[in-house]
Amino acid sequence: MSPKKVSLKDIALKAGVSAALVSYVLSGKGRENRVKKEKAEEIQQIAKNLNYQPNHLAKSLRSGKSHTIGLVIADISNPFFANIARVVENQARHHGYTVIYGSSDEDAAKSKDLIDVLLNRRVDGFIILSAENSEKQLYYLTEQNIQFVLLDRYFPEINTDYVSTNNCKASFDAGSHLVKMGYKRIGMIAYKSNMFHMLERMRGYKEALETHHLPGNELWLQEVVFSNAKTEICEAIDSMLSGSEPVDAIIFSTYNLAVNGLKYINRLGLRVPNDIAIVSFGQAEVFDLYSCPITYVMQDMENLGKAAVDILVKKIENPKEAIQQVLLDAKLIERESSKAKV
Amino acid sequence: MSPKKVSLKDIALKAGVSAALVSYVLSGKGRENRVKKEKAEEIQQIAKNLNYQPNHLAKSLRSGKSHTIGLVIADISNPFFANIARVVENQARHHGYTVIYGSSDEDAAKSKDLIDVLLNRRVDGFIILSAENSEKQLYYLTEQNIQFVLLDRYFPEINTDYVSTNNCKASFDAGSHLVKMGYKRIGMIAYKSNMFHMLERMRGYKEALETHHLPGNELWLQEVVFSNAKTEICEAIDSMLSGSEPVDAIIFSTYNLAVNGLKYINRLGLRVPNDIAIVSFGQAEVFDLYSCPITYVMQDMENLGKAAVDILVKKIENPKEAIQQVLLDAKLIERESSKAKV
DNA sequence: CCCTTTTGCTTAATCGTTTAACCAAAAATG
DNA sequence: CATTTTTGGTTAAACGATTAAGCAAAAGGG
Repeated sequence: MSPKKVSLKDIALKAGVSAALVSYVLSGKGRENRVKKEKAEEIQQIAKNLNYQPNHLAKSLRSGKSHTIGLVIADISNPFFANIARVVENQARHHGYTVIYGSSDEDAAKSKDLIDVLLNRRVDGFIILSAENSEKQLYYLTEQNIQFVLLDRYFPEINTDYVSTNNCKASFDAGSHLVKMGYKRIGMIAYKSNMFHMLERMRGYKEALETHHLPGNELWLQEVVFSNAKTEICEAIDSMLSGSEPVDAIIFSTYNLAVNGLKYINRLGLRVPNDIAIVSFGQAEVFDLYSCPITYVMQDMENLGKAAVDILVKKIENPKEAIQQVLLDAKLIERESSKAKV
Repeated sequence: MSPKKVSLKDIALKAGVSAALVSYVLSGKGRENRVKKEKAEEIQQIAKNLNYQPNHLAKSLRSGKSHTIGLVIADISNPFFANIARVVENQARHHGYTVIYGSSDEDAAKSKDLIDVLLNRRVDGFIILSAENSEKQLYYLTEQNIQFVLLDRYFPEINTDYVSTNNCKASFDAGSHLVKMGYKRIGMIAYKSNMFHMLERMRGYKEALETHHLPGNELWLQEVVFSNAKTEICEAIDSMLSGSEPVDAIIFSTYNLAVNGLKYINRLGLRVPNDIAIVSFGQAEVFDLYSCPITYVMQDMENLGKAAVDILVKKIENPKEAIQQVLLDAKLIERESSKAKV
């Protein structure tokens, strides 16, 4: 039914030459293979007329390189990740690579399946935004000598390429900013997780308090379970506000926590920043909807994505390339939600 | 360097049989090809031991089917589209298909490039969220006998498969709802576009006014240019509020318009819904951040994505399948921002 | 016992490219 | 003029899987 794609052979037939010659010409190797100029031009003309499109599958099969990158994303419905996906796809295209993606939905098992599928498709390498407890898959990839670059989330104990935000510093900056603005009882809501980026955010927060000689309080650092976040956030906020030392500022350590946390704060009728100051990790635009513009940690998505692709492509093209571990600084965008305490 | 993937031949060698036999066994065609049971089991065992992974490229080249879907998305950084992408990828995987995506960034030229790249990769078909003025590409695909399904946005003059929201009805419902709630001067902000989904949203709005015998006003329907939306939205809102008949309600016809519009409304110090009621197309969760929960048109992303994949896969597997044009109803989620006028 | 059928496999072509190796004819060299 | 070099190509194998066709040996039938 379909009109049969034109192949090298079709062009060869029409030009009265062998398929090999056509291949040489069209891959720009006419010169070094001593193809006559006129013949080369004729072949190129025919190729154009027939609208020849090389079959990438055949190319890949022959060359062992698919020029395809597998992108494993923890949760593409999270706008931060969606943006990363956009940047990655764009940058990959610049390098002549195509991206196959899949969402692991923060589930290690799903992530493994996904990686297997993509491996069968012979992707040349992976960019992985790891789900929790997915280290094993990385060891597997390493064993198999398959290139990958971790993006955003990484495991310090695995010595591999990664590109991430300096989360500790970002968190430290967020905390310090609040201190500078006069807040003294600063809390943080994080996910209960052993993922390094999350631990780093907590560490930065604690260090900020210590550095500025602020006494801590156990209740101020709340960890909620991902799968049950919506309800646990409310409880977390409740307990931060209870007791003799209620917080006067909260740092949300992810976009989702912020969205749900702010919803609850709305419901409680608290005013930001008068009743409580807010700083959040996450995505910018959305926070503009809040009655009071939210101070947030802006990650450099553009460069995170680009760096990951660049490193991966380099590694694919030369597997002996040295390991690169890149930490980009985030930028704190200061706005109304954390303005100087009165 | 890499440890050379195991192929059928490797298994054949180890089992002392021909590659063909291994192929028969592993593709479950042992029975009908009269392979001895013991031999079959032995081969399967060896395959497992060697951790054999079939080379999808070779399979595809041979069969002419890549089991890959090209997903062309107008703008993946828009959370609505990102979610669609998630659903599509998931559903495709269920059918044994993989998704290659690319963002066209609402640019017809980029979209064409993207389609070409994906065609070279021999995708079996496309799911396309069209950019404006990209009809030509669709004609091209039709000519080439390549299957595609339009998702979310479609062109009524092109007779092809599509899955979309009944935008006219959704818009009509939004308008009617505002009327019922006592609003009389209802405006809409839309993109200046000849995309059908946008025209439909405007049509639904107008019909709602007519049906309820409300006099219209030219100033109430504002169209802004996509590339210059941020500033034009402000002007649009200004002119809706100016004059002798300022609007008392606004329908935003997309997520982006709403985000930017609400920002401006905040800046103007207007209270929702007392000064102005709001209904928006777009994504749910985000609107919860607004001081007053926003009434919104909820599109059935899950079923939109699933239906598109199902139709496409069916078409790929049987190109003679009849054309399917699916319009799903949206649901109006009524909340504070449009509560009964006092 | 000879012929047919069944069993259990192998051979070889194919998908579309790439590329090393080869070859005949023309041109250059001594 | 005989030999070498250059020119302008062609052939064939390979990538890894599929599958129609073939083929020898064993089993069954009359």
